[in-house]
Amino acid sequence: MANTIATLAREGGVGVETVRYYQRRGLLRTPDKSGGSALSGGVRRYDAEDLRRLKFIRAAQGAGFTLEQIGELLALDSGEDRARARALARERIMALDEKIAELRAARASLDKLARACAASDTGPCPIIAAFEGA
Amino acid sequence: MANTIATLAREGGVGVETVRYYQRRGLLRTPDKSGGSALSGGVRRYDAEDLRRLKFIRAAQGAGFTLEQIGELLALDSGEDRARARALARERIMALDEKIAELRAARASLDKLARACAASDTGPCPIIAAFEGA
DNA sequence: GTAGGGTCCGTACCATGGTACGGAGTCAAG
DNA sequence: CTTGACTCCGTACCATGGTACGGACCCTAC
Repeated sequence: MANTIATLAREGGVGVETVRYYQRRGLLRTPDKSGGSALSGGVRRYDAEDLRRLKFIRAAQGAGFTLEQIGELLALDSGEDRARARALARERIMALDEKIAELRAARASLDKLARACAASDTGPCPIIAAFEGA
Repeated sequence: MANTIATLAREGGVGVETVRYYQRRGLLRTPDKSGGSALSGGVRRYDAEDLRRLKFIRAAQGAGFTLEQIGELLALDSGEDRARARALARERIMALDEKIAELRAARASLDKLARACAASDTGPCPIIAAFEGA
């Protein structure tokens, strides 16, 4: 019984190769092979805990953590170090704020240019011109 | 006279290797070599127009365009196709809006978790727990 | 005329997060 | 007991935007 890698991947919403990639990155364990005759091994089986970890990875990715940071979060998992978890979260929030501000600024200037470009059909295109003078 | 690649790079705020990379990408021209004796060529020299284009690239990058999109913008440069420039700008604005919304959502949920984690020191860490259940 | 620094060019490598390939082994159903 | 699907594993490759290396060449100043 228990799931093979394809089942785990499907239930986690990723491809088989992605699961294997996470294993190489140390984010998921590589369970022992079951079946087979001692020498030639069988197939690796995965359980609910593996799926839980896989979903954890996807959820944390959704919050913008890198795989490396997720590795640290996983190490914290079932751990007591709430202060460290909070620090990682705060760190991530600040990085997000920075990135959001950056994108908003880019959006605003681009929007201004697009409006100017749409408003007049004479002279050089303001969008191009803006980059020229920068 | 005229600048060598190192001068161009410095004035454009990038490294020499980056200029060469942009040339390989077709974003900057590779001027003919001057000096040298016909067979063995000399050194490439860059002018104000090259610097202008380099600065254009950096400015457009700041607005979040990829190098491929910048290539298209450069092709539009000195061109008449304002409609295309506007389309590219609008496209970019929509992509920025999407990304901003995504990051804001991540930020909000992470902030909520961090507050919950800070508010109580008992039970499992809410940050970890949230990813668990996702 | 020679020492040094800069340039040229191909090529390889970096991080990030995967995706693809191919051959051998294994497993389950018919 | 064979066939077809799946697994295992190493390795190579993808995009993106560069960065680094090394030998040969060139150019300038002393």
